[in-house]
Amino acid sequence: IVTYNSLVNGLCKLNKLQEAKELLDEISCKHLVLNEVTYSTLIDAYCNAGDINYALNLCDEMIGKGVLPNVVTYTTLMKGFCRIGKAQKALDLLVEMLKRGVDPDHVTYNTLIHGFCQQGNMEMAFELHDEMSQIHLKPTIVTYNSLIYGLCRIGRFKHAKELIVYVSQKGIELNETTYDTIISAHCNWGNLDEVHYFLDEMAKKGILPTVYTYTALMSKFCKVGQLEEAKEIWNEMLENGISPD
RNA sequence: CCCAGCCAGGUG
Repeated sequence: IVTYNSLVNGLCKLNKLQEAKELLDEISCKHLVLNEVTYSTLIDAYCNAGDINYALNLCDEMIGKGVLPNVVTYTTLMKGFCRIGKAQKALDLLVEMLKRGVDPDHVTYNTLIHGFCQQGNMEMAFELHDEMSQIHLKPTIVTYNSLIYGLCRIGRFKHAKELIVYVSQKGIELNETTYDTIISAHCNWGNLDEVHYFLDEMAKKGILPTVYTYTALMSKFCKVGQLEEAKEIWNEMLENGISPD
């Protein structure tokens, strides 16, 4: 079944859901039993395809067959709800999983926090962050990247910057996503000084933006007619030994 | 440590 799970996952990732379904029949013919990994894989695929209802049906189906949803299954469903802007529904699932005796992990919380950040509900996002600490799940850089993203989206740059300092002081390494998040946001809001400030900070830490990041920056500058800024980014990219694609 | 789940971004 492990081998089949890999195949199912491969088909799902290629959006070949129909072929994945056919593979399920083949599995049944061989008298192998779908397990929670198979179901979680399928649930993720249908959520990504925008069919959360079918995903929920699959969840009921597995329960009916005595295959219990685990932390990954629930987290996957939560991600599905968050994707369509229903973070509150995702939060309801947290209650349900606890009722069923399944413990959330750091990915579960990161998923929920990201969902609320997307909706601009930073109060709830930070509340969940506090809650995860209380139950001894350590927030990771992914957690903080989501929070920083949420703050930037609503223009709370000062708070975002303070959070970055706080994260560094906790000994958590900032990564490329952290910088990309805050740099892109400042760029969108036209805060050029901050764009350069964080590009410098990034360089100091030895983290190089990718050609993708540079292109995003140049594109935005070009769109608002800041051609000289775009040119500056271009030069900076070449100086850092990054080749245009 | 094994098959599934979490963060940002471009050439509309």
